[in-house]
Parts: sequence; structure tokens; C-alpha cells
Amino acid sequence: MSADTKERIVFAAMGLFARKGYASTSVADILHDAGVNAGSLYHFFPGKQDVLLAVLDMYLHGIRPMLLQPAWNGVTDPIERVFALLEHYRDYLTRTECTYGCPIGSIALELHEPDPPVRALLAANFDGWISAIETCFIEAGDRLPSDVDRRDLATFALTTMEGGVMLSRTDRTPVAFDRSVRMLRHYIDRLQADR
Amino acid sequence: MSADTKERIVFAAMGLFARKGYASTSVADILHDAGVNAGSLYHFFPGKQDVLLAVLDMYLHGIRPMLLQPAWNGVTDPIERVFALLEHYRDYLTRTECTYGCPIGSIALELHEPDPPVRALLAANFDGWISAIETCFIEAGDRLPSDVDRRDLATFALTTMEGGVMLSRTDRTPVAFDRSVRMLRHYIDRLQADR
DNA sequence: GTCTATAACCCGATAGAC
DNA sequence: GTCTATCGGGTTATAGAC
Repeated sequence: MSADTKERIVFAAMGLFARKGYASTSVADILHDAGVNAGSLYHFFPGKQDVLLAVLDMYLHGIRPMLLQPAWNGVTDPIERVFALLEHYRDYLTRTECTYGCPIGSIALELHEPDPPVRALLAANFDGWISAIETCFIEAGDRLPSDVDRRDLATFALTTMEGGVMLSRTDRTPVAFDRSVRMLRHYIDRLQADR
Repeated sequence: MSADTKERIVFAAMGLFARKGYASTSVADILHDAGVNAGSLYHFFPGKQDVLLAVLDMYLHGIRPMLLQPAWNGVTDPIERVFALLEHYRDYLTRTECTYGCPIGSIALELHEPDPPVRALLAANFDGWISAIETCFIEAGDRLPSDVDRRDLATFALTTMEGGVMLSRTDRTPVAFDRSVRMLRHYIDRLQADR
């Protein structure tokens, strides 16, 4: 089946890129994990980079169903949703003994001069994440001071997460991640206290 | 000259790893930039990874003379020193049109399963950075609330910087970096206001 | 310590039968 | 659409003369 084969390739590549990175994943690795032969992959994709594009596209369209929905299950308070999402990343971090973090962030720093379409999809993924969190802060309404820009605050939450993941992956403990998120929580608590 | 050759190799590799990353830099690249032949490199280093170790070691010992000293030139206030260091990274970012960020952070995310000595040196570099900033916050004394942990705050400053660099490199503009640092500044201003 | 040549290997991508 | 075999090129590292 054609659709199935293509899907298997993308899913296999998604896992491999997250675990080993883009450059360190060979086409042979993808073929092996997908249980597919070279001819099939090159029938659906012009080359390896196009597989990456498909993976980034899947992440982009998966933000709601694959990331936000599970992270926000049962959480309705908009500000708690921000921290529920951060907690979601922490779970992923600890479940993998702090070896895997955010796959988008890893690829973004691994590729030093990505081709324009790759860079555009990386930026779109970050933008989607930020916009989702921005919406939470907007929904928080007057619980936050009116002079605090909601998008700036959402960007800050993402940099806290990405930076925390970076340090925690490096020393294989969630300590730095926890410290950063605790500080972000402290900041947002204070914003709510004296709005 | 032996010492000179070894040094040229390390400096060439330092530049290349920062610009292209570790995996994408070939030994041939290093040889070319250093103006050295393969025999010389393999005379001084068992392999490519050992060149990386030497580079990370140089970064580690260069934190004060190569990073803090120039960033803090003329800045004495401990809290302003924190933001002067962040400004230093912003300068590097904008001077390179947002293509290069923190070389340690890039390598840390690029290598998914680094050998223990590499990981140890990456962690030591982050630790040295955090400790320097922690000292600033300690020197700030009672300008900051006593119940705010100085090391947590220093870790937060590093994650803000690394996350900001990641996003800014991805969309090739310092906007995200500036937003994150502005939020950190806002937080620390508030800590000082109602200590 | 420095040089050149090259070994041994892995990579992405392709050709062409089925 | 799927398979196998393989091409051409780049990789790290080594051998051995000087």
C-alpha cells in the first residue's frame, strides 16, 4: 500500500531524528526501522531532506492533537495549562532518562545553515507553540498586568523550556529544567499577585 | 614548532565547530583552516573527538579571560553584569546575522549521545557560566529577596539566553532573544522593587 | 614533527528488473 | 510500487618516507 509505506517512512524518521538527530540518522537507518527498501523511499521522496520536511510538517500539524490535547487533559485554567505543557516536556525528559528533549529544538540547533524550506518549518513549529501559549495568557485576562505583552511572555515560556531541556540533557538530570520552570512560576505568580 | 601547530589546530577547530557544528566539520576542514597536514593532527590527537575535547577545554578555561572580562569591561554593578553578559551574546548574534549563537549550546544539542568525557566538559562549561552569574546575584546582596535562590536565578538566566539564541537563530532575527531578555529584566526588576 | 598517498568504510542516491 | 545491486564521492584514520 502506498499511503501506508509513506507513513511508515515518516514515522520511522520522526523517531530516529528525535533519538539520533538528522545528520547522524542514515537513510539506511530509516529504511531499516520502516521495514522498507531504498527504492520505495526514493519513490516517495526526492531525498533525505524531503523526509525531514515531512517530519517537520507532521510535528506542525500535530501540535494540537499530539501535544496540547494530551498535555491539557483535565486542565482548564489557562495559566495552569502553560505549566501543564511544561510538565509534559518534563515527563518526556525523565521517561527517557534525560536523553531526549524537544525534537524541534535539537534539529534547530543541529542544522547550522538549513535550507529555507527547512528553516521555515522549524520557525512555524516554534510559532505554533508560542501562539498556543499566548492564547493561554490572553485567556488569563486581567489576572495578568495589562502592560505585560502576552506574546513576549509566551516566548519567554518557550525559551525557558528549551534552555531547561538543553541543560538537563547535558547533565542527565532534570534539576536545571526544574530550577528554570520554578523561576518562571515564581515570576508569573508575582505578576498575578500585584497586577 | 610543536606548540604552535597544536594551537593552530585547536583554534581552527574552535571556529569551525562554532560555524558548522561538530559532525559537519570534517578533519579535512580543520587541516585546511589550520594550514596543517593530516600527519601533524594525528600526531597530536588520537582522533577528531580529542580535538573537540581540547576545544571544550579551551572554552572552559576561557570563560573569564575570553568571555566575562570583555563583556564586563566598565560594568561594576553585579546585576548589570548579568545583563551585560546577555548583551554580549546579543552582539555576537547580530554581528553574525543571527546565524551563530552559543557554541557550547549548539554542540550540546547536536551530540545526542556524547561520550562521557565530552558530556563532562559540556556540563563543566555550563556550570562555569552559571557559577559566574550566581556570584553576581550573591554580590547583589539584599537587593534581591533572601528567599530567592541565587543559583536557581543564575540557571534561569542561562536557559533564557540559550533558548533565546535558539529561537533567534531559527528566524534569523534577534526578536525572540530580546523578548526573553526583556522578560527576565522585568522579573529581576520586580524582585528588586518589592524585596 | 611533517609530509603524501591511500586504506577501509559509510553515505546518499540511482539504475533497472520485476 | 517494490526490489537488489551498485555507483560515485566523502569520511576518519593510517602507513611509511623524509
